[in-house]
Amino acid sequence: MARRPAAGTRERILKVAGDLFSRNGVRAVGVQQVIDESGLGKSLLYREFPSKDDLVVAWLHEMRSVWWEATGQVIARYPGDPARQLLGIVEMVRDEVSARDYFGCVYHTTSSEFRDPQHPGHQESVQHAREIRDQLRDLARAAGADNPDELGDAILLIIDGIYASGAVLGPSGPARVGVQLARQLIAQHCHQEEPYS
Amino acid sequence: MARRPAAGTRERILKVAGDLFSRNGVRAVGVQQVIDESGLGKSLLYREFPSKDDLVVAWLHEMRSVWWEATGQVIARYPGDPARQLLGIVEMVRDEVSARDYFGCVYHTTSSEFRDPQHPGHQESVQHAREIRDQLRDLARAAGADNPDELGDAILLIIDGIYASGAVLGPSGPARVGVQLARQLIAQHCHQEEPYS
DNA sequence: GTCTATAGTGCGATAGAC
DNA sequence: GTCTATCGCACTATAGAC
Repeated sequence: MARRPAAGTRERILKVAGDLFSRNGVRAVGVQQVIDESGLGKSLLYREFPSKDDLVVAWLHEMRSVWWEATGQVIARYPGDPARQLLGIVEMVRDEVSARDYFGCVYHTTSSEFRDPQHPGHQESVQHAREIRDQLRDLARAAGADNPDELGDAILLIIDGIYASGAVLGPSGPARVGVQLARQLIAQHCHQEEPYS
Repeated sequence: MARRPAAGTRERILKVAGDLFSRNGVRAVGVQQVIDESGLGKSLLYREFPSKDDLVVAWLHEMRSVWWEATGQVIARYPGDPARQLLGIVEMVRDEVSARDYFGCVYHTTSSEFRDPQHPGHQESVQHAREIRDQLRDLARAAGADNPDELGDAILLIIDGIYASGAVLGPSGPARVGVQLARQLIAQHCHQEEPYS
């Protein structure tokens, strides 16, 4: 009888590759390294992911769903309060950047590593950014902001700033003022007398 | 007697390499490509820059002096008005990101391409970021801000956001709200009744 | 395992200033 | 012609994709 494919092979590869990509950047990681650390054979990896690009795209796609999962939890924490949800997302980003295993926003770094707009890794990154932009604008609208597009974009600007600054100077750099900035902005745009503390 | 060394060789190499690095990222550019596009020989390049890392560091160093040059000009445009100088720097960044040849902040992208804190390209990037942070905090202090460190950091957060967001979604993305955000913040921290228009 | 690419080395050929 | 800066190419070693 033939041996059955082990379950979870794909997930295992993706986890190992994702950790390496996140930590070191995509171009700095060789396929051989993924093979070594996953303890699997080369043929198995190439059966699951025909090329390194496929591996990159699968990883980015997974990170994208992690974003929606995480922001979904934040949103659920403040039901019916989109202004607070908006702030909660910024707090979540601050916490990400403060974590020991933060090495830079995956979408910023990957789109900068692959600048060709046709590259699937680049497209995936831009698509993710567009979706987040819409998400924040929608929340700002739901929060009754005077100008929801302005507020949503300002929040995304702050988020991008926290990610970028945090990658270079760490969480105690300029990234630390992001949440306070967002709080003020939200209060101002949504006419809240007492901003969340 | 003998042939004279051609003048400006080093500058020529640096210009070609810098353009390629800026546009495509460092890891995506091979030394051979620099040689081809500069029209020089390999031996000459390796005489001026013993390794690719040396080339990268020289380029980053040059970009660093470009920052001080450019911000110096902005500051000179508003003598005795540090609050306006601060805003002018943000406007300058917005203009950089809006230029056709903007491909991402050199310090964000290079430090993410070389994450090893010991790597000279990484160190150069972090050093540059620290210096800018001090520069902005100093300006905020000179502008009489209530809390100059907070204001300086907030401005740097916005700058980093403009750079990062601009690289992914272009100047018409969230980057476009950066200047307005900075204007409000400066006015608020410096008790200006009428912010600069 | 195979094929390609890349960093870096070394040397003979050539081009140009005197 | 002499002398040298520089080119162009061949070469090694290593790493990477597949």
